[in-house]
Amino acid sequence: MKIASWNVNSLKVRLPQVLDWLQQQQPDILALQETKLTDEHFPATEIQAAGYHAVHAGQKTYNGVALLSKQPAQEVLADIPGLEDAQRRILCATLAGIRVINLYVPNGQEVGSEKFRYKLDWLQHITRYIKQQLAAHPKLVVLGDFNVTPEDRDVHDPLAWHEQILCSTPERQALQGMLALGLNDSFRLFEQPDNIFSWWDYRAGGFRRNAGLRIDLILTSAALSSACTSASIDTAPRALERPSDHAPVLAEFTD
DNA sequence: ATGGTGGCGCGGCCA
Repeated sequence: MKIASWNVNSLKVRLPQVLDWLQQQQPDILALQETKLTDEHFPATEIQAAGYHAVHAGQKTYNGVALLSKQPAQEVLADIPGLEDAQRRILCATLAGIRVINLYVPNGQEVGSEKFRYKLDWLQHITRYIKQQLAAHPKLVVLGDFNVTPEDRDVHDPLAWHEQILCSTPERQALQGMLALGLNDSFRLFEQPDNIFSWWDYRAGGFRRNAGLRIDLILTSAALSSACTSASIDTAPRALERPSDHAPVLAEFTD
C-alpha cells in the first residue's frame, strides 16, 4: 500500500505531470491540494483513464482538494461539523479500509495577521474532528499541505525563518496538538538525510539552492505507523519544466 | 536584494 500527497498548484496546469507520476509510482492513494478548479472542470475522464477513482472538493481560483485512489471512495465528507468554511480545504474519505483526511491548511500569510488567526482557529477545529475520527477509525491517515514546519530541522535556514510564518511557535504547537492525539509524522519514523524538504519558493532560485521547507506531511495512526515500511519525498517533479512549488511526499505500508 | 516567481485572469490577490 502506497499513500502519497502533492500540492499541485493548479491541476489544470499540472495534469500531465500528475498523470505521468501516477503511471510511474502507482500509488494506491494520492491526495492533491490546490487544484484551483471547480468540480465541473475537474479532469475526471483523464484520471479515470489512468486507472483511478477520484473525488474532489473544488472552487474557482483558490484552494481545492482531491483524493485519487485505485479503490472507490466511501463516506466522503468535505464539510466537517462545527467548521463553517466556504474555502475547499478538507476532503475525507474511507479508501481501502483506511480513513483518509486530506488537508490544505491555510498559509496564514504573516504571524499575528487576520489570516494567521484563521489558520490557528482552523487547526483547532480540524484537530477536534480528527480526535473523533480516530476513535471511530483506528486505521487513519491525515495528510496534505500543513503549511507548518514541525521542527527547525525541517527548515533550510532556521535563523532566517525564526518565528516567521510556517515556523512560528503557535503553529508548531497546533501541529503538536494534532500529533498528541496519537499520530506520527511518518517521515520521522525512519532515519532521513539532512536538508530534505517538500516546498521551495519559486523566487530567487529556491529549488536550485535547496532553500526549502518540509511542510507536506503524512501523519499516521498507531495501527498504520506500525505497518509503515518507508517514507520519502520525490523531488524529481520539482525539477521538471513548469513545476509545482511542492514535491510529492510518500509513505508505504505492508498490507 | 524589503525584491524575487507563478497561477488566475486581466487588476490584484494569494502563496
